[in-house]
Amino acid sequence: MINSPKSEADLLERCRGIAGRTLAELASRVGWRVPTEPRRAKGFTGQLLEECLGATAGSKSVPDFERLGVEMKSIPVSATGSPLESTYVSTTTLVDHLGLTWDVSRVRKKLARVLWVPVQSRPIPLPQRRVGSALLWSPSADEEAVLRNDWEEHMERIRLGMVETITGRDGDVLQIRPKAADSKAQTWGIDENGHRFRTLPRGFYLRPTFTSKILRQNFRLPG
Amino acid sequence: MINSPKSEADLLERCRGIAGRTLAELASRVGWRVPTEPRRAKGFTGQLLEECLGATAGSKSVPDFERLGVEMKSIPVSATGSPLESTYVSTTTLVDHLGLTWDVSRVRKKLARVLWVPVQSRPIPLPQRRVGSALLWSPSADEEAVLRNDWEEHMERIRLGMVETITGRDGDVLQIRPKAADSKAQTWGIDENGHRFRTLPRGFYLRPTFTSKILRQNFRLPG
DNA sequence: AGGGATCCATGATTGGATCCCA
DNA sequence: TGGGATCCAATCATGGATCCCT
Repeated sequence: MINSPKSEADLLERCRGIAGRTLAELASRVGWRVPTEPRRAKGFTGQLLEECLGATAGSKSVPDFERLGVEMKSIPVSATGSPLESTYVSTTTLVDHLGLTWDVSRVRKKLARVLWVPVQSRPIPLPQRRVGSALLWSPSADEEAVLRNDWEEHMERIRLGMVETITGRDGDVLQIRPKAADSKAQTWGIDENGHRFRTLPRGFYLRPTFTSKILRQNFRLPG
Repeated sequence: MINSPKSEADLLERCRGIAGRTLAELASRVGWRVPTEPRRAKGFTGQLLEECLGATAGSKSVPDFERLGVEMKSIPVSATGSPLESTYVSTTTLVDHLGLTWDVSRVRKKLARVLWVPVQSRPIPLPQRRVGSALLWSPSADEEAVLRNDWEEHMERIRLGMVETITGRDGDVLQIRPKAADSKAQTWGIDENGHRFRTLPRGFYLRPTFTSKILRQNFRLPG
């Protein structure tokens, strides 16, 4: 385990140290093996980057770089730098939303300060994928406004007991989608009559169009 | 043949007279039959609307409403009002571009004043498609800037003899695509050495993202 | 050929399902 | 269960091909 970065400048310096490297090279540095089956490799890239950069959180509900208040997000990109997948933000609270506002929400906290690390993805085989240039980002006023609007609309529907009516098509930039081992997983929700019932766990995700804008506005990529 | 409108107000009044009507109803008014095979019906809607509104141009290179300087464009929309197809603007000049600038271009002239008439499209059968609310539009400064930029980039490539390298992917809002009976049709172009050669006729088209913005900014539709 | 456009196969997108680790 | 995410079948978007009329 590598020690954690002392400052944002330290963190960015470490990012420059992994930029351009393949995942095989990075795994070798920390003595990890690279999974061979793609389906079994979900999450591997993010966890490898955390290890390489000295992230602290593990599966705790605190920022990856706790001292710095920085969340790290690896982001799979195409050959031209476009995000290929949505970005998971956090699980969605389906019960106990009393007093839960945007200002104190986990989504806002997680996105307050993010280290975006682009990594090549399909069709390049996992070991040969290269890490790109990292970006430290906080949402602009406009970006936070649209995030907040989506979050509030989603949470309003959940408060009304309508969580089951929410699909991945809802939300301009912030989606709610299943976040579970499979479609039979169950957690507790609140129905229209205020009664507890079993439902599929959900998570908040950022659409690729949103993360694409973040990357492009900061790197001036083509397209 | 109906007489031509005397003013923009007259034209818009006639549009209100066809809004909400089906193509079967309008065809009946002017004594036309409605084609049954969709592949054989390309252009039918536009020509029917011209007839109903008293357009004058036929296949001449002048505005549909010549006296008013107004071009009519029917635009096929989905159930939610989104354009389903790109919009043809004009054929592309592949030879004799001396002195051809944006200011005197056919694209600029055609788009200077446009009557957009949304009409329902797939999956509704042709006779049952309904005409929507028409919109008289001129490009904003921003819209003209992006149109001009696309047009100039396309024409520069054509001047360099590179017309064959242009694909439908080029241009932010204004595309160049084939405009011909089939892929074997031929017209004259100029190659990299300034020599005439046979090539596929092309046309300028507006992307659905562009026309969608026009419709939405004026009707405040959902989505 | 120019004006009126849409067709539709195929590539791009994506939302529901799924997978690993602690 | 929460954090790290990607997989991939089904849907959407679109660009090259095509069709009618004068």
